[in-house]
Amino acid sequence: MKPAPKPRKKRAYHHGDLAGQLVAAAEAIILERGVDGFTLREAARRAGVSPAAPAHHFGDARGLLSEVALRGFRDFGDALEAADKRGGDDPQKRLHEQGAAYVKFALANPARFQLMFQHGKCDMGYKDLAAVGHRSFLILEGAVRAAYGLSASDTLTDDAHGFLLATWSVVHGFAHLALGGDLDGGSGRTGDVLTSFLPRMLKHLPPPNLQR
Amino acid sequence: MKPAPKPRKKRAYHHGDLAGQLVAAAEAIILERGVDGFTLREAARRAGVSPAAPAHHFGDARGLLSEVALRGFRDFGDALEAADKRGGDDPQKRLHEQGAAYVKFALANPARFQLMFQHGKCDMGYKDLAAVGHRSFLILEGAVRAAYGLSASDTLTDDAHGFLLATWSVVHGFAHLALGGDLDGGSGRTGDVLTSFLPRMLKHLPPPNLQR
DNA sequence: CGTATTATCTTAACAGTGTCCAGATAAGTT
DNA sequence: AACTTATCTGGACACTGTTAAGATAATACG
Repeated sequence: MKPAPKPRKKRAYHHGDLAGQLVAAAEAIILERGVDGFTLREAARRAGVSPAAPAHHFGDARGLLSEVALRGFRDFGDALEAADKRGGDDPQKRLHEQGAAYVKFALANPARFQLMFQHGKCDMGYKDLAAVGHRSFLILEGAVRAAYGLSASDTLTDDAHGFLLATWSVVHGFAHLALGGDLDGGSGRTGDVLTSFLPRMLKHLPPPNLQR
Repeated sequence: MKPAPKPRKKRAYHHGDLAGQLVAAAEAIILERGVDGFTLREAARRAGVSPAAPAHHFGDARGLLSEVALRGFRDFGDALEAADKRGGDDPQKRLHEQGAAYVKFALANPARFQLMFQHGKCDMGYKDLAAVGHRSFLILEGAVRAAYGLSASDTLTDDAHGFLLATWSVVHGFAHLALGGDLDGGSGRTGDVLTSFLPRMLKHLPPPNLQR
């Protein structure tokens, strides 16, 4: 998009690294005040610039949030990939590790996670946001393929696809409910979500129907 | 709070039924522009009153949205209850019907569903919003108890609790992902979410571990 | 019936927001 | 040194939620 005559260092103009500091400020704000509590002016304020300055780097308020989401998806994908490797060559273990990592990421990065999966706040057309988001999905799909003995080029069977959907849904739903605080209030139970509820739930991950 | 000398008809003052029309307007707005696109002034505009008028009925913008969420949870609970009854005395069928109804409600009422489960937009202390929301959970819990042969007074076993969490998570996660449009883009597949993906996913509802 | 009270709504205002515009400034390029 | 481009400021506009003070209409009460 930008002409960018030569790909030199993109920083150290007037401010130093405004883009970077704006992203950091935005992440801090959504963590403190929630995704809805974010304002572009506050981010500019924290970076020590005028309200119009961010426009030159991210164009829009949605642009800045999209950048935050993009970085979030990068870390998210990395976490899933690490968990997948941790599972070795046991497909069930790979899925289990990924599921745990999925939820743990959400609880460790509540604001970013909500931003990433709360559509309307960020623009999926921003840079390669869609692609980076898709990457996370592919990691999960890889483990499902392994569970069903399918190669990367095989088309998913309907059953494998249903299993993929269910597995994704259960970890995503659990993460979403945990972040909303719906889990504690739901049953009369008390207990830490991560150490108590999560392993208990993971025992009920949907099983693949391998008999066919 | 209000003295309310006699519980007569509460409507037909100046406007007729402002409270009702404001709720209707709010529901229309979040449907058209998303939950974040809602503004109190726009709701007032559609109801034909000044921006300050809603304050007397709902106090706050969050108050109006809370009322919308409240009504949403009522309908949601009704839908789950009807599905539960449709399952007869077969616990598995009750769960299956509830799961389908859960997702169908979300897809049929996208804006309301997002509002209901997107915390921060509405105040859980509003009227009996928390209680009405809790009711939906209890309906699901009832079917789980039946699946495990537990009476209403029995405490849930850890396994039953895990199963409850997983079942709730999978339908909730599926609904959330479907609303975000993440499902179609996810795999390379095309197909209607409701008629194709949903039944396929429901075959992989987590199974209760009844051997014990 | 007439008056007082209460509920309802309006007008006006304030602080805060996103975004655009015309400039100013500094860095890089030629 | 002159020019171009990237970066940022200051000011402005339309919009937002919320509040305060006042107007109006429905009800309650004598």
